[in-house]
Amino acid sequence: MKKKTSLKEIAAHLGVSKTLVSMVLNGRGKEYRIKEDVIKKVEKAARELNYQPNKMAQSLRTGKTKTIGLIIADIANPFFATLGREIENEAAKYGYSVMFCSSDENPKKFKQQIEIMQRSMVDGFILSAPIGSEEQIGALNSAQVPYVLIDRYFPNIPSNYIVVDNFESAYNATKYLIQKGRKRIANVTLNTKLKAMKDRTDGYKKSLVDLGIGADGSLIKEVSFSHSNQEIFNVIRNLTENSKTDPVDAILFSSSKIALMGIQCLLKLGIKVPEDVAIVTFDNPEALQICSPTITAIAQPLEEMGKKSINILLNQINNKEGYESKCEVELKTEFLIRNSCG
Amino acid sequence: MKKKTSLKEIAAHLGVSKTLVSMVLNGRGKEYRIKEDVIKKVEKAARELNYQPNKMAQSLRTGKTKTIGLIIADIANPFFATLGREIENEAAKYGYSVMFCSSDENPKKFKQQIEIMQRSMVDGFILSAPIGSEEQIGALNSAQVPYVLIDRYFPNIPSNYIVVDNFESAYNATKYLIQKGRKRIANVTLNTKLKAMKDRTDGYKKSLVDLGIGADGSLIKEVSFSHSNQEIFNVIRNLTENSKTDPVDAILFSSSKIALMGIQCLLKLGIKVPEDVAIVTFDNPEALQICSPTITAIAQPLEEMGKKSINILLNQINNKEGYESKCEVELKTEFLIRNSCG
DNA sequence: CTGAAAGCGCTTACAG
DNA sequence: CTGAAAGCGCTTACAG
Repeated sequence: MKKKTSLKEIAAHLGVSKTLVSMVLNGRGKEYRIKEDVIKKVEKAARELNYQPNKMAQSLRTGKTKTIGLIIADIANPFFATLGREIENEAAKYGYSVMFCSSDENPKKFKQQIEIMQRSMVDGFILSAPIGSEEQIGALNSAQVPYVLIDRYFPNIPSNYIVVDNFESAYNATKYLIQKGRKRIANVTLNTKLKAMKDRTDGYKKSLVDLGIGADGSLIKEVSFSHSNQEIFNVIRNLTENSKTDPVDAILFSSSKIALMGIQCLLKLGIKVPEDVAIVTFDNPEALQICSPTITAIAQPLEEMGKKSINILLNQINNKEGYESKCEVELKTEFLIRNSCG
Repeated sequence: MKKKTSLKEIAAHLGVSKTLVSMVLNGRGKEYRIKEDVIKKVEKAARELNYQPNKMAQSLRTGKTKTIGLIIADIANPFFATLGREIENEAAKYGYSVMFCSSDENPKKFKQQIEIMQRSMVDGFILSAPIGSEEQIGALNSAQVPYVLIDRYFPNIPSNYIVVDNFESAYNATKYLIQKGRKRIANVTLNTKLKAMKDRTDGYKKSLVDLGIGADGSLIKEVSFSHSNQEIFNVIRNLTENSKTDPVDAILFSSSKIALMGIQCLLKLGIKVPEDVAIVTFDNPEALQICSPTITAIAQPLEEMGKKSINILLNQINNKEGYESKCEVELKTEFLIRNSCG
């Protein structure tokens, strides 16, 4: 790579000091009452030499990198990819760039990624923190590193966070299924202690109880995070084979990644949606609109989540809020009724 | 944010020089024949003080950031998201982090993003370059910045690039449709001069001619990059309404984003796949496997593309290859036969 | 075997 | 109105 032109070079070129050049190129020429023609001269030279300030040097000096670190479970997952895009857009508005890492819900990897990004001196983090990373998040607190949690949080650790009303959303979705006349409603979820997932299942259970149907533990199925097609297939078959004697007539999926695989399984098994089984899922990837039938979904407000997370983070970075007061944001989801529930 | 411990601090703490600490923490203690017990002592202190080297300072000194810049059209697009994940994984193996930007195929935005990343001193780029960015890519050449193009390239600009055999893939897909007995085969593509897209349409045309059906320009439909649902709907309706007199019995989509919307339109219009219209599309998002019928697809080798791009880029960065010899890689796609062609 | 010093490219008090 | 100097936190010749 060729060397880039530096402040020193353009100063030498013009016969003025680096100080002066730095001041005018930072737009503070007026403030320092540099002569108008000198300002012009410097700006012209910078343009001609295609001067690009070296951010490493700036950061080292100022302590700010204008970079934020985004760690999510998997950037290939449409939920996180779309959220990532919203975060990128909002960050760009304020001149921030974003580095990303996929932690695969692995707390060891997550910890390493935080450390790498800290060495890179990111100004703050947006984190989708996996189970097992509690200690790491606590460490961020003690070090007073600006961060905001997204999609999930730890009730025991004071944090800025942005989540959706998982309990309510699941509650209402289940209620909707019941009102559609469904009685044997299953919940397929991840075998994780993530509060978000637990809340969804709790909302589902509460709804069944409140509406007089009663929760049946055998209808709650957990699959592992790195679920295989086979694992999901077994779960779906199990639920629907039972159904010969005791029909499962609806499934609430707690994650669209599982739902997408589940729908494939239903197809393979020749089970009809919504005639045999009604379906509702969390998340709203595009795929849900092209199945037949289209799938009713609980959509998260990704744009709002992206914007809010950046705004809260930048407030922290710029220290407008103290480190004591935490922003705890719970957003509403949108229930998109399509054709999978009759 | 609290201040982190620096080399100086741990040197002072131990009563040795920064030089020494730097050497042992870079694992070069032996090389400099530092006494074993001193090495131990330094390492212990670093651990206890949770020392994290400041990358800004390292980079400023060494001129390397161990960061690469990834600019693609849109990280929310599953094709790029999955590719991004592969790139992230491969980069991590070599200790590189990745910054990403979505250019939306906008050359102005693309240029700005390159400049921002250059200021951040990324060691190199992986770029999905939009039409109109030729000059920018040329500038990278003259500045001898390491980069590799991905998904598309400019025939007139010598570059490292990784693409797939778009012409062949479209040729064979079209041939497949013809062999399935289809005669009126449409191609829905993007209205862009991107070589990748042109090649796909050219392969489609050549196939029709070679197999004696002949290409019919009126069956090639272009939609804008920022296509609306309405625009695609009109295109699909147009193709299928014509079909009453002169039936379109197959569609080759040049991009899965369009295909996904197109499939929704076919559904709305009550057109049966594959009875009325057979479908093949480029790209292979998960969604294609959950429609009924499942959609036959031309899958790109994303993992290989990710790995190769990093490997070529790192070779450039480490100067193993001169800047003169370019790596021009064309990978094969995989034709995944599913149920959308009868 | 270890340390003092220079320098990467900036910004920012401080001085005049 | 402008400049000389210090310093951000490292690494790396150089010296002994």
